[in-house]
Amino acid sequence: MTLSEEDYIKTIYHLSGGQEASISTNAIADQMDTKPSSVTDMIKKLSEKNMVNYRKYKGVSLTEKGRLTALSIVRKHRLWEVFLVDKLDFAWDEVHEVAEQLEHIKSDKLIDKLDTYLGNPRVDPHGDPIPSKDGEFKKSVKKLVSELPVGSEGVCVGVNDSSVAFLKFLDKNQISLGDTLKIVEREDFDGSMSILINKREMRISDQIASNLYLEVLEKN
Amino acid sequence: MTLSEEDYIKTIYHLSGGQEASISTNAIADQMDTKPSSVTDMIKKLSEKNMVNYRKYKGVSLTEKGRLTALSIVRKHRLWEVFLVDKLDFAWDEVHEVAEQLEHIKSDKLIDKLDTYLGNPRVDPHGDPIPSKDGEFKKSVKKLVSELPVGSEGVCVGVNDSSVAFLKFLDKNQISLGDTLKIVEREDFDGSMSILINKREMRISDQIASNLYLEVLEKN
DNA sequence: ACAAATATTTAGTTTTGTCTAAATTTATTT
DNA sequence: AAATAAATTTAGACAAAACTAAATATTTGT
Ligand SMILES: [Mn+2]
Ligand SMILES: [Mn+2]
Ligand SMILES: [Mn+2]
Ligand SMILES: [Mn+2]
Repeated sequence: MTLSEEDYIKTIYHLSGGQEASISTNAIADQMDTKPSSVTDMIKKLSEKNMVNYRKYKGVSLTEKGRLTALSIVRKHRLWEVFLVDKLDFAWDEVHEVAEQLEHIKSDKLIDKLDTYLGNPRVDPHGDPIPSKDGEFKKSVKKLVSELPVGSEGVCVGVNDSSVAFLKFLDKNQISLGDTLKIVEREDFDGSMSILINKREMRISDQIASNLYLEVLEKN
Repeated sequence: MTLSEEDYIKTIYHLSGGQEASISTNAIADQMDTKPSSVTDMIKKLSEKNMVNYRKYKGVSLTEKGRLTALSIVRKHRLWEVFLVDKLDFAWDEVHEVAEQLEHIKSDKLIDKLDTYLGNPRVDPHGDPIPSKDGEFKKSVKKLVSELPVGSEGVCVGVNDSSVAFLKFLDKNQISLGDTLKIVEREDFDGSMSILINKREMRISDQIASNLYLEVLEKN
């Protein structure tokens, strides 16, 4: 697989959203900032290689082979993102570009060793799941902290209330997007809860909990 | 710079051996496993970009711009090699291929952070010097341990006597190629010396010292 | 000094991945 | 059910990086 082929496969995977959806030529072209005619050319090549199912004018979908290829690239991308944030101290929102390059490095041994070195992480710095070597992974969903049961663990990925007051509160309490949050206990009376944020324990009100989004793995 | 241009620049740099030498088309073609005609094509392009000085039939040499470009690639290559050995636990002789890929990743921030993370190493796992960000570095030389003054530090890179007996001795005493060795003290009487091998102290005879090669940085 | 050998460049193709413009198919309106 | 609009494919071209075969320059041996 060439670098360019890998990028197409990955784009088709992401546009499919986990489903076996049929993706249009124009959707791929838009996403990749290229022309529809270039997409058609590449699709034909990928079809030859049995990476996609293609019917003229009807769009493409990944074959099982294509899906596994996509997952291996996603796995590499997300492991490198973990490396950049955990080991090299990059901020969570500046790792994507570099990971786009690193994901194309070819060496199974490298990825195995990187995975081990990082402690076999299940999610990347954005809370997205990291597929296993054989292409298995749990989907992740974005939910308000207030909607999740005790014991849930995930990554802070957004806010509902983007008022200055709320953002200042988060800042003062050292809660940043990209932080890992675990729900330790909830008080039924007022909905307040005790949480672990980056391994530090603190207590938050229901009002906070219902304005903070967490990316968590779905349980099977 | 494309990946291919970078590989040519790097090859010309290595063939020049630090000198301002004129490198022949065929030498580059041999080294890169390509055809002389392909080399000529690429040389013309690099000459357009002021990376090399080129006179038809007379060979090429790097310009200052080309030399700095080469050094930045060499820096990346060697830093990644340190990462692979020190952090990911690769053996010193299995890192080159992967580093050949990693050296082309484009991100100044990445290399700065990697350098810091690795503790600003001066040499790679093969004892070769790592150029600084602005292209400065000490040359390294390969010498027998017995030829070096007390205080010298370097990487074990080869043996003079490759008899089974000597290799077995090294193995039994846990001395491997790639290990870091420092000369602590020498006994004038018999030439025996006390050394630090991977931070472990031991004593070796002159016979051992005169059969083990060390790669050390030249002092300025 | 000159012929033979070797090195290097030129000319013409090929493959990959992209593009524009034109043709064709599919979807949407009236 | 046309007519029109939008999406998609085809045809032809181009740039990058490689190749083969042929032409030209340089070096070497006598
Ligand atoms: Mn990313
Ligand atoms: Mn991510
Ligand atoms: Mn190397
Ligand atoms: Mn090296």
